[in-house]
Amino acid sequence: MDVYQALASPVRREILAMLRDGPKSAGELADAFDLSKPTLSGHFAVLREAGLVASEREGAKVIYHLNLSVAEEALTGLMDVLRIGRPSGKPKGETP
Amino acid sequence: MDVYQALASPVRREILAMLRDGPKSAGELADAFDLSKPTLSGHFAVLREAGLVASEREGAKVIYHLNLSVAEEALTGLMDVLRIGRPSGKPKGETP
DNA sequence: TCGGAAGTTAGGAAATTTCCAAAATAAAGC
DNA sequence: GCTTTATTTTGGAAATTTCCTAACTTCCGA
Repeated sequence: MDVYQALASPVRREILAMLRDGPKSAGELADAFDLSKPTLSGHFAVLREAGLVASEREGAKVIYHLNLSVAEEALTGLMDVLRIGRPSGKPKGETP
Repeated sequence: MDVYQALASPVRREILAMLRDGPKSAGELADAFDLSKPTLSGHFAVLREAGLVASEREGAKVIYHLNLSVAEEALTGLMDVLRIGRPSGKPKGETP
């Protein structure tokens, strides 16, 4: 699943929004939704495949955290498509 | 179809990219893809429903053009989710 | 070592998306 | 009016997405 597809689901965008404030465990994230844990686990997998989040095992828990650089790249790609301003950050091989 | 879902398809993103350079007719756009015209017409409908493009009849042709303000709003929404910089433009009820 | 807590995997149903060919609509020109 | 050009609508097949329950794995503490 590519990054734009990953961003298309409201549930996954909400997960990302929750991770803005710092890493959270799978269960902590899952509790915020009215969906089963396997369903959420699936959404985590999509975000991980897209590179938008990374996970680490910490004891019995699995901690997810945002991967800002990939997220920023996706946004930059969309901005290029629409030719509107870039997010603050390094430009990428373009003559300004 | 919502705006993020509309942006999830590579075909539709390419259509938007083509429209950056100015309005184009349905046929002109369709010719750029290796897909049938009805398929492209479907993609146009999705983009129109999402508000990302608008269309006007001009004689026998239908001209599509980008709706930058809606596109910008979508981008801003994603930036809020990820808490990274905004595209240049008016802020939206936020204390800077 | 056994039991519980935290997550993921497996299997499958329902809904949505993506695409096409055929038919229908719209406008222009003869 | 009839034909041609431009585009959309219809109907349907194949693929993908979203969600669930049940079963499994992993880790920790008693």
